Amino acid sequence: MGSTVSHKHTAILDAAYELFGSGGFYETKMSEVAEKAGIAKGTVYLYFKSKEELFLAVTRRDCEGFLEQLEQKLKHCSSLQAKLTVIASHHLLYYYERKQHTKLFFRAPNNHPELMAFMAQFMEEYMQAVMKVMQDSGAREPELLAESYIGTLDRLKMDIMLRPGFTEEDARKRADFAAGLFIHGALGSLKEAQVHTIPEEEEDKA
Amino acid sequence: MGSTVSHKHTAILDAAYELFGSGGFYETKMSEVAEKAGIAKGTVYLYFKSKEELFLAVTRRDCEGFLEQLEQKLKHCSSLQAKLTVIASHHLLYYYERKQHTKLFFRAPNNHPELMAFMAQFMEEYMQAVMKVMQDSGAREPELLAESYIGTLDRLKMDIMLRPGFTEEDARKRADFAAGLFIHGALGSLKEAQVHTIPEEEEDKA
Amino acid sequence: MGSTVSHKHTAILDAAYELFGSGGFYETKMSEVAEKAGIAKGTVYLYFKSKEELFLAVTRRDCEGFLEQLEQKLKHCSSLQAKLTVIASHHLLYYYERKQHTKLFFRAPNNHPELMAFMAQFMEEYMQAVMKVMQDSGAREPELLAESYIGTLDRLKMDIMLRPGFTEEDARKRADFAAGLFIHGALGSLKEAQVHTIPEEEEDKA
Amino acid sequence: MGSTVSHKHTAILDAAYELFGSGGFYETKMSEVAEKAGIAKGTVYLYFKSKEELFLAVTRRDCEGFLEQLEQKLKHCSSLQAKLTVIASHHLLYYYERKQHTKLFFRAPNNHPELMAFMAQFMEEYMQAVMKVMQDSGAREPELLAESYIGTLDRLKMDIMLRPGFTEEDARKRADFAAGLFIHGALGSLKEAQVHTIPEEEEDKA
DNA sequence: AATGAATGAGAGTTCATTCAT
DNA sequence: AATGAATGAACTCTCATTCAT
Repeated sequence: MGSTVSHKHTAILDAAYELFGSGGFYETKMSEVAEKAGIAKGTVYLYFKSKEELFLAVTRRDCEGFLEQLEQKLKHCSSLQAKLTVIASHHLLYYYERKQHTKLFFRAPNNHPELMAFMAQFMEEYMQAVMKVMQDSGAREPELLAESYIGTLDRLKMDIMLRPGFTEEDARKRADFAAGLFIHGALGSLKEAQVHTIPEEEEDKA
Repeated sequence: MGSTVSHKHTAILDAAYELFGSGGFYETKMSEVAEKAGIAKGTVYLYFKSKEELFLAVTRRDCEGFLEQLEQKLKHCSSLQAKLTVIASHHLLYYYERKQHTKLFFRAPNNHPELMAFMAQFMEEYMQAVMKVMQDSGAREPELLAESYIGTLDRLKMDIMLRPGFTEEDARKRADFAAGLFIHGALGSLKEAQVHTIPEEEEDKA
Repeated sequence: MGSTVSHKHTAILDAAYELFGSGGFYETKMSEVAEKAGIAKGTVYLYFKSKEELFLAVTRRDCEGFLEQLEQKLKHCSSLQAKLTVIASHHLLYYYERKQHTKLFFRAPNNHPELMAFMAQFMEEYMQAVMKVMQDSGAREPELLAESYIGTLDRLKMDIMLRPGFTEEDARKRADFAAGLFIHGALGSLKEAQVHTIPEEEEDKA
Repeated sequence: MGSTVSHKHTAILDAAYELFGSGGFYETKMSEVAEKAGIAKGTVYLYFKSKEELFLAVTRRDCEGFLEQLEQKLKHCSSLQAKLTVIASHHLLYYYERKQHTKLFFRAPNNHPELMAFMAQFMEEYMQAVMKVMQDSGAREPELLAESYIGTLDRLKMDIMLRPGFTEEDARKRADFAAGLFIHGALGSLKEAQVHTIPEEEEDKA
């Protein structure tokens, strides 16, 4: 019976995950969740008190492993380069693995305090983890660096959702790219001279 | 009379801007928009055909000057550093100037084709503008660089909305930071050795 | 000025006639009436107190001449045949002449007492006029005869509205047909035997 | 359960029948239908997709048996007189039996294609059935005859709805009257001479 | 535990009518 | 007299939630 409960619980979360993920909170109806989960409408309420609660549970489950897994992976590497690559890979591949489920990202309701608190806390913890990596390397502005890096990863992640033919290889390539860019800057892919000189004065440019 | 019409039109857009911006599309009621604009419910519909139309108009006005202004500013600088700083300042200050209006970013409906098309096109054009800057400097991966930079700026922008005491100076500082980080990488604020060596083996660390 | 007022008054009635006539009471908007009359929305209310009043006025004008003209025409004929033909022609041609204006017949609101009273009275008077013709000819059931005749004419009238190619000649033909049918019965167009006998050699059927 | 569903379905149809019938489509509110049916507003929409659908369903149920029953009854009689009496009785008694439900006739919306198509088809089929009776008797103008007869019956039917004390006997009497009038014409109740001669000693009138 | 019929508050929208100009 | 921007009551319909079975 416990397994039955658990099974339904999971089925609802899975269904909600897919629907909230692709349609957002407001576009998703509880009746659709029930239908996709293969149960009756009323049954959803035996497992989740309200639509908001369900959304929160879905979000929780989605974020749940994210930070622990990240911490685990970070333990095994020591150089900044390695750590940043681990963060980038984790961020991108985590969503790559869920891309069948989550085509569009969540659009959450604004008026559910518990949910907003959870999201804020999740972001805070993620930020702290990335900041710590920066701090360990002696960075002067660890917070801004962490924000910047997460921003870059979030944007690169978008392609996973928007481009149909996106492969795991593409995700890995982006992860490496992000880490490289972050450490070495655009200089890595540019000739140094071009950064500071004015194009008009250049003569070696094609 | 023209100014009267214009006045109401603007009042509605302003009210909607604030409410959609802070509450999102679904949390905002047309009656609230009317109330905040100081007019009757029905009047809103004299100026905007539907809630979706209003949302689109708000979004349009918000995006309107952004790209043209950016192009203008980019004309006046030639080095990559200067261009990236211009982009970052523009991105951050544009939202800084609007921060009274937009507390949270838009949460748009998923099912309004015209709106989605507009948003997609806006993003595309912004991307193209940033990509061109990268290409002009001979970058090998202009698209990924552009995405990364925009991602960084978007994330840094969040603080404008979330932190009450955020100042224009903070915005400028972040803009410079973003450009510097992007060009020189985290190396600019780190000791080179820390990037590639493994902490365990280090001994010069304090 | 009187002529100006009169002109607008008429223009509104004409516009309302056409719109109420083709779209019905509820499907017609006051703004449409104003637009078709070439005036502003508010102006309609200078001439007619409400939508119901306007509808009543339109109906009144439409019915107005009907009965007087009928009485006039009836004066000039004495035989029942002539009178019935006059009634039928009048009924059908009256609507034929207005067919450009009235594609569909009125769908009036049910809750306007004055309108309902007017309609009832009009019908009553029309009935009385037709009944009198029947009585004058010594009919035993003048009321039922009058009702029947008017019913026949109303139905035949429908074709005027529904058939695009309906001509005045068709209207006249139907008028003659109706009068003939009413007086002589279907016998006029049937072989007498067929009325009471069974078409195919029957004779024992009740 | 099937009977419960059926019960609500019927209750809604009954309520709508009465309200649409007496008030027309536009005067009737869905909330009134719900209230009269003894259920909640939302429940109506579990059984009927929209107000138009409900109206169509009411109309359909009202027309449903009409034609089949008529065909059945027509099979059992062979003379024109018998057939016409059957048609008239059917027409009048059908509405007599429903008179508790339908005080006034329907006023349908003009813009619901499915409804208009249904009504047109119903009328067409009824016309065909009556025309066939005329044709079988060798009538030269079966269509006009059919129209005329139906028009007569429709008008006589009105009394059922308008007169409170109308009895089934009255309906039967009118049915016989209509059939008789249709076959024999007004001659049946008039002295032949009165048809063509002037009641009061006239002879010179055309 | 599971159902799904029933609920009803609340949303977007329309449009007859008013009234300041 | 004429305007048309503004109003707001009133409508249809949705959907999260409940509860008798």
